[in-house]
Amino acid sequence: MGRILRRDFYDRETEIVARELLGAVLECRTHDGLTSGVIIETEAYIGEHDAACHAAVGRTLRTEPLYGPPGNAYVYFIYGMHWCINAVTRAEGLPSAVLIRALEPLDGLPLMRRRRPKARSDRELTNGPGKLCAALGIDKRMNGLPLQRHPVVIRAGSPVKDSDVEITPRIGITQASDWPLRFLVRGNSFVSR
DNA sequence: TCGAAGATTGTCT
DNA sequence: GACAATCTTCGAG
Repeated sequence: MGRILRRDFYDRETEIVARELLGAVLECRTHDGLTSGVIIETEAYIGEHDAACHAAVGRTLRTEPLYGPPGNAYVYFIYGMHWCINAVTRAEGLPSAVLIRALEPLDGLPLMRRRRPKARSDRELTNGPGKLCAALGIDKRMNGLPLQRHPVVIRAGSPVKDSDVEITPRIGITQASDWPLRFLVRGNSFVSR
């Protein structure tokens, strides 16, 4: 089992963190049990000048975690039914984060299948930001919590080679949608879309 | 107090 | 591929 990534891991350029989070393990422990998966797709959202970043509207109740210390979780509710989890990056005052878009399931598959009855294959368990939160049991309770202790932690995994990293524009957004800030593991079948 | 939009998903054609 | 579901958040009135 890999060691938990410390706060200074997140206190760097957001693109670097998004890149290096590939291959790391997201783990969630609730009263139902433990679930985890390897991070294979991320997106960087960088500061108030990034129109697609939630912080573009400034500091509000919702975006408050983005202004907190790096290494915390930012969990938000979208489209009236889905949760998405981000890892807050950079130093305090620079609101940026990395959205975790897809996982390759590792531990707790039976529990994930129970939480995602709509999934018709294990691939559909965690191949999207809303799906992986449902599979791991992540919701508002985890918003603003540090990622260095349970319920939610991120551990070091097997590093992904540069030649295996693919960079594309972010998807699912309408603002600044042409910036190449999406990072994914080439050839991994668990990526979203 | 009200209205509009949204970092998605699942279903139907 | 198109579109509905569903509700929180925020800014305007």
